[in-house]
Amino acid sequence: MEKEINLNKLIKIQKLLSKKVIKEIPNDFSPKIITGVDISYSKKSNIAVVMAVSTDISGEKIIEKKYFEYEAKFPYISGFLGFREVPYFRKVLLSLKKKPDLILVDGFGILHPRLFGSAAHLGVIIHKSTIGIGKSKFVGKAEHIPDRPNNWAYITFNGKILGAILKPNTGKPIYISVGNLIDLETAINIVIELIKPVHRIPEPLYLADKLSRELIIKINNSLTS
DNA sequence: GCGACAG
DNA sequence: ATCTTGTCGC
Repeated sequence: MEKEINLNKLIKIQKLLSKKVIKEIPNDFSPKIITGVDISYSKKSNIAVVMAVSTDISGEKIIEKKYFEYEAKFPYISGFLGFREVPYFRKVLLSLKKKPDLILVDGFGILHPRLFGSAAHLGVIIHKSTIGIGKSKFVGKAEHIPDRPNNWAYITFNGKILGAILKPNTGKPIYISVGNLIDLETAINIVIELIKPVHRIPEPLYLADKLSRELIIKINNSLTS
């Protein structure tokens, strides 16, 4: 018998936990280790690979990486991505030998219908600084569309500034929002610093995305042939 | 009622 | 997100 998902219950949880988001940096904030987390999925087998890659503040030096495979249980439902991915982000982050000072998440922070995207969800659950990086439009309205590399504009949702749209060096814009324990200005500055000239997203996330995808391809190949 | 809808 | 070839654009 299939397990029922009660969205009303999950909405209550999101609204409750969203009140715990802290939109400022801690007093001793001085990030040295930045970790990107991402998950790739195999459609055929329902297998997923969660990857964490830590770099220095420049994004140029890889400090550590960890990953594991698992079977995805919770489905993708728009607006509820945190319930699908956060438990595995938490687990892979715990396996890191050197603890992250700041975590970049593939998904939104508080720029979310209930102010609780997956990056906010992760940050509140593990009490760490997180930034959400979205790669396509979700909610809110941009004051304008930035057209030059590293130009950005605020995004407003329900009358509040909740994020920013940034034009990277290459490709379509990305969307930045606070996850937890950081302010938007600091988040934007760090993201710009971490985007390498040839890539669209911050380097730790780019690496986590690429490495997890490579593992999924291997899994699919060994499953087909 | 209609359109939009992270990964 | 994944699947999937050739093809269009900078």
